[in-house]
Amino acid sequence: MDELIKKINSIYPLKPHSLKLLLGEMHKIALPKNKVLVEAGHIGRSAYFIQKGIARAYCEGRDNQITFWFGLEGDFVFSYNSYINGQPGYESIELLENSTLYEIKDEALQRLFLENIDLANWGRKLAELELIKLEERYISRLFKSASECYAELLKNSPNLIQRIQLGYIASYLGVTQVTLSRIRAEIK
Amino acid sequence: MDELIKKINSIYPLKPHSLKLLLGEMHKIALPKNKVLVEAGHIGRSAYFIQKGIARAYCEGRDNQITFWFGLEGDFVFSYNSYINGQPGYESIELLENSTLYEIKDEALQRLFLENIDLANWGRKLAELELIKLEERYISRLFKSASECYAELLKNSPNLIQRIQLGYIASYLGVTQVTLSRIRAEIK
DNA sequence: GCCATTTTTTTACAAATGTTAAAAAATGAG
DNA sequence: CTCATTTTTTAACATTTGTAAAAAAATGGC
Repeated sequence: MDELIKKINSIYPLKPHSLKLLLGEMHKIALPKNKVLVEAGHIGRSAYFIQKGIARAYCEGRDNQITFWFGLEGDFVFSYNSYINGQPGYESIELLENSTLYEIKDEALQRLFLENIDLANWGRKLAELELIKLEERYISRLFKSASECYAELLKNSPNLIQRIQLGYIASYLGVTQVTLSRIRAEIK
Repeated sequence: MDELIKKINSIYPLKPHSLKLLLGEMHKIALPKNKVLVEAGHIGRSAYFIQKGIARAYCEGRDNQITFWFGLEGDFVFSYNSYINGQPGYESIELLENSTLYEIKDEALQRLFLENIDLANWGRKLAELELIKLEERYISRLFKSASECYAELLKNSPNLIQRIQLGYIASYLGVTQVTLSRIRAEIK
């Protein structure tokens, strides 16, 4: 609970009353490895906060899956397309470990945004911060080779590489698993 | 002015009073080709709406520039990093044509967000929609070859390719200009 | 601990992209 | 229109990455 509150306030500091409103809608749940939180083609009706565990978001290609996001402890999870447009998303999100999450129904969240200006600005800040993170990742990929991206990942999120199988990481980096193996062989 | 109002309301429909507050802070300006709206390393103090013209956002590499965004008529322009964190951004934004813009001071925008819940939700929606657009672009790049991305650009924004020099488009697609030339030669 | 299954690495060859340099085409100022 | 400059295309070769298949290593259930 403490981690959740700290995270919420780090996005945008909330007045105690607003924080209470938000926390009142968040419920702790435990879900097993491989559980699909959001399924492509369906509307995601909840957002989540990861207290313990890992999630990955991916899209189905013709003959492959492409992972484009990992969520770790302290991250929020939502199907952007569902969350934002209320439409079926193109991505699926699944848990890669047995996990503990806080869930909030999308409906409740949207209602809070319309009722409380403090929370509306919190929601704005949340989207803005996600936007920056994604933009940095996007630009980073334009500048750097797969090899440099891997080195960076190894430096910034070493536990991510230990906890997630390399096939997923390869597609996250935009290369095949064979190429990632070659990169790893070079570094050693 | 009409385009601006239409665009604003398409993001999130505002009450007349809120719309008036927002428009009251936006001022029409004409700026020449090559004008730098935002300079890397500086804090961007304004956001813009493009009524007529083109802008591009880019980062400086060691020995090259990488363009990662184009703005056309109807787009909003801001240095995310400045806009969101109030810190110097890593990107520059410049005009590629003589342009007509509406400018709003960042300071005014932030004040409106804190005062008016309608506008706070508008700002939230704006960030969310930008987030989705970027995510779609990000995923698209993971799935598609440079050749497919170019074909898509040609289909969705043909005037963009006519108005912008190919070197910028090549870096936007994440390839060298030589590769883009090869792609274009194949398609013909 | 053992075996079946999954994941990762390695290999050989094919395809795509980068690099450098030069030629061709387009643009813009006078 | 002409000339200098910029932009785009083409060429030859080097490097990187992909593909397919097999080997090696790791994992998980019993």
